[in-house]
Amino acid sequence: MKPMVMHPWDLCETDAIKLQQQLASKVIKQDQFDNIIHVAGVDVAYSKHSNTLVAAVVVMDACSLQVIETVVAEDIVQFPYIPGLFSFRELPPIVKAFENIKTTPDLVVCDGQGIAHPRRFGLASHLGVLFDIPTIGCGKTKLLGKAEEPGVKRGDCAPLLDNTEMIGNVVRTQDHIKPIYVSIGHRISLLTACEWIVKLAPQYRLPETTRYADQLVRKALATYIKSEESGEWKADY
DNA sequence: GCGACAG
DNA sequence: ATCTTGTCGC
Repeated sequence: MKPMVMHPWDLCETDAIKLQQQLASKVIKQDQFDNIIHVAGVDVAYSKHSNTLVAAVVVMDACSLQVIETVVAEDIVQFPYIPGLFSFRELPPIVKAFENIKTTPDLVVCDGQGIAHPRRFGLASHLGVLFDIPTIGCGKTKLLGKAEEPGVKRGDCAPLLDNTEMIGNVVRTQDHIKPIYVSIGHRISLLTACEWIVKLAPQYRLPETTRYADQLVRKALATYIKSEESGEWKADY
């Protein structure tokens, strides 16, 4: 699939912030989709030795959760890690991977915040707007906001507040396990986003830190191998 | 001023 | 992220 919106990535910090402010107005915070048949998980791993980022996208059937397709892409690191500008570091390889997807997902779970962000434009929202696809922001720690501790049962949640504005939910995906920070990415409501996360989480026996997308990516990387000749990632089967 | 700060 | 100390909260 191809991005609906294109913009340069080699921006200075100031321009990157300006771009976020412009694109943030495009984020749709309500459910805008038909049947969700295919769900995708996406995450990025950092290769210290080669100074590259490896992105993996796993597309699966939303009902059976059977993996339908996995795509992996690698890119040289070209943006430092700056809180609030995370997407400029991790999206390039993710976009590259999405361009090679054959099965367009109806919903994408991202390892990173959505609108729970200083300018309401975290990685999940950024990805959602670029491809105009429903996305959910999903982080193991918060970037912004305050919240009470949610109940100890799976599905319990507490509002994440930036002053008086609700920007997400702290969601318990497993009994007594550390909760995760869920926020709107694009074209989905917070309520629906949390329902999907709670529904999907148990299927992957999330680790205590609960990185949903990360689980999917580890699965993807396990079946992929980097070709010595082409330098591209290919399925190991 | 000091601390906090997705991965 | 990754590494690592200490055991705790404003």
